[in-house]
Amino acid sequence: MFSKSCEYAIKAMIFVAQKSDNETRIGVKEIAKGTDAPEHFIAKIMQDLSRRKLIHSVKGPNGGFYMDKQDLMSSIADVVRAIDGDKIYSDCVLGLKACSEKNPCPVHHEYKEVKKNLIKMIEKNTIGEFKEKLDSGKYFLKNN
Amino acid sequence: MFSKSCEYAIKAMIFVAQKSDNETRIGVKEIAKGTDAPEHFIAKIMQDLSRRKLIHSVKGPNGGFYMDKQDLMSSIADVVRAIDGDKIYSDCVLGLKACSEKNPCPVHHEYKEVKKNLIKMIEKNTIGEFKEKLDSGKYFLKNN
DNA sequence: AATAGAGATGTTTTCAAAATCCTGTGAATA
DNA sequence: TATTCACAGGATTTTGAAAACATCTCTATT
Repeated sequence: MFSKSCEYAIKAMIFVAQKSDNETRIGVKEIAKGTDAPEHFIAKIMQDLSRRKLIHSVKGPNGGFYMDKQDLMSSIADVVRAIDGDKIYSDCVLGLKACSEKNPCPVHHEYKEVKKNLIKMIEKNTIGEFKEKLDSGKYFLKNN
Repeated sequence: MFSKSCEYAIKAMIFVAQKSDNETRIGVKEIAKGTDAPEHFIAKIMQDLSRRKLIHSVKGPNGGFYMDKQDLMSSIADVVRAIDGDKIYSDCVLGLKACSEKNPCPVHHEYKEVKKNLIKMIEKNTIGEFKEKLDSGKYFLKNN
């Protein structure tokens, strides 16, 4: 569905949202631990997210990543687009390059409905909302 | 979404369904051409499908693959399970191994609905139905 | 100005999926 | 019964994403 990078990106966004409440910055090491991601790998992803303006970063001592009110309003879809591009929106389930509305593969129209659902779900939910879910204690990000 | 192998498998099933009308057997080469797949690779996939009883095969001269009435009733889901296992049914969108109904990740419940849709779609449609779509001339399998 | 913490960036290594290769086995036909 | 056609299936190579590594740059603090 999403690439590994993208999975990490989503997890990291939610993690930072949850931890960076009072202007606190979160370092790469902590993010890596909190999301069960390899440190160097997540570092790269954080840089991507920062470059794409989905998250703020501060260099130097006491630096790290944090999210402001605006950042919290990013949707999962924003993160997916930043990392995976719009593959999700355009790709054919059977991997056919020529598949389109005008030249549909046999499953095209069936899949369109599924895709519509998927997109609605990732567009609708904001990172801030997921942060609140985590805060409630009923949801988890850890791998074990 | 699906693995490359699985994409080929679905295409191959639909292709053979369409071509093997009158007890005609379809050879690996023809399947490879018809689905834009590497010959040796699709050969292996066909063997998997045959072993899983989703398709019939005949060795020797004038041999090849074909589908009977029963085979035409296989769903896309049957093919997916044969090749990719039940990853689609069980995997977490965020790749969390521990994610479950009791220990949900923040997007678990949202995604569940999308997944339900996807599964309904691949369970509902049979290979035979896709064959008919192709026969109508309004749908295509080719890559260009 | 020096230092040290922390992100940014580029390169290399690792590993699993994908693709290829090669040999084996069964069936049909002459 | 010998030969050839075509699937079966193991072994091997290739490829590309993921992970690890090393280096550079920036900024706060003293």
